[in-house]
Amino acid sequence: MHDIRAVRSDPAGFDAALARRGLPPVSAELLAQDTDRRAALTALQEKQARRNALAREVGQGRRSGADTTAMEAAATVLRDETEALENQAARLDEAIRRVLEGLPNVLDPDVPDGPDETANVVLKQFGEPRDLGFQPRQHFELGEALGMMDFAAAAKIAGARFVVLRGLLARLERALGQFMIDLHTREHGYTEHVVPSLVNDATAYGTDKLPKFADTLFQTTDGRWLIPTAEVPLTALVMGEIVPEKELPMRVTALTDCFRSEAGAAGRDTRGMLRQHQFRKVELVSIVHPDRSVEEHERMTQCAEKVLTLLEVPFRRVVLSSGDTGFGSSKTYDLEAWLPGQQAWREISSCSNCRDFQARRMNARFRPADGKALGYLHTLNGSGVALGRALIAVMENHQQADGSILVPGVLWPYMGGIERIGRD
RNA sequence: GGAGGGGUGGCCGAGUGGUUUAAGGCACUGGUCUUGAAAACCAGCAGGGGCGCAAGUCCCUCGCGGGUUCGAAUCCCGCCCCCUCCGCCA
Repeated sequence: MHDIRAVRSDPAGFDAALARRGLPPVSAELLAQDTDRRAALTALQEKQARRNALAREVGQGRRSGADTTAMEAAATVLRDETEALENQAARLDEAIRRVLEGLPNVLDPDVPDGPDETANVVLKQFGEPRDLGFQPRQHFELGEALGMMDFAAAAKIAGARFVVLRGLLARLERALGQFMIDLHTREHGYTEHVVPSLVNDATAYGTDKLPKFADTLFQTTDGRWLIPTAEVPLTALVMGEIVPEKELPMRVTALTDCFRSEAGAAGRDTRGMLRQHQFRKVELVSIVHPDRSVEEHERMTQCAEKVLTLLEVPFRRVVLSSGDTGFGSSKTYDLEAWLPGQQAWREISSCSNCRDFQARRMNARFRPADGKALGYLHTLNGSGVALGRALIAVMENHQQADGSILVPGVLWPYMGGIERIGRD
């Protein structure tokens, strides 16, 4: 959500920022409405002041026994006029808000311009895809051959885009989650949380999922929303709060189920468990002082990278182009893991700096230590990382010629010492 | 789900139609005093917005939204949340 004052102080710059997102200019129209709104407000407040004064006089008059009939009649007229101006101001306010809340975040200067994901820029590669010495198989081939990954059962129970994991693959997914949570809490300073998987409108709005992306979410019959990521409840922890500066940065994490309707992804990644309606994910959220979000973005991304490094999965860091950067983000790094079965780099983590975009929507502020005016917090979120996709990456990168999978050493403690997943 | 009670500033708490511009206290900040500290005393201390170069001034907000009234923290209606008891339940 943008501040109308940002439009007022630099209309050309505001429109230029929109142009990077491929959007038409809006500042002229917004400023006209803003001028009208403020004129209405000024007129309204003048009438309110007179109404208040008159009401006070009536009160004094009544107590002293004077006849207040004429004053009361005047006050009634004033009240009706006030009401009309109130409606006018509210209408204009609403119109401006509707436009502003539909506009995406301003992009960081570092973000490369381009129409879509083809313009993303690979910044760094970690590890090399290994020559396995045989024809690598895709995760679902491996999983189904092991009898531990069952899409037919999931389809029967729930429908397409779900999976049933069984036995050691189920345990491997659980191990991945435990490992990641432990890593981020013990070594990266994040505090573990258990949070609601259903959230209300205000929470979904504050994290910029509503009103624009309602069709990508599942809604419950009582009007709540299933979270598409723990970013939503974790970030909303500061909704409406004024956080003392000394409590910053706040670093919070949670392992949750995530639910996505995947509307608009029909036909994409239909095989396997790459794109599901439900998956689990360890999410990292940082709430920081506005001066600190750029460095926190780097730090958070490194926390996610550490996971893949320890899992011995080759990956690369990509900065998303202007056309691929999400609505609420000013800059996003994706981590793409190498999938030998697909012979492709696929997104496994996404770390975004939302700056004050979400904080404005949810009115999340901090109180500066020096006693100066309140400011909006900066919020960042990143996957640290998605369990389903991590499972895929581990399976495909550590597969053996006989279809078994070697468990990365870092997971052995979480697997009860099991080092290899095979049919036997 | 049913019955009852409640929601006032960072916290406690007064306030059932008009000097309440929300009393008082605690906490916090600054000052006086003191060798220093404590105590005492003095002062400050919510958020948002309009107008204004500024000083300042006015408006809105007592969980949220409507309504009654010249005037609402206070009365009425709806909703949300918390507490107690009952019912159901992992």
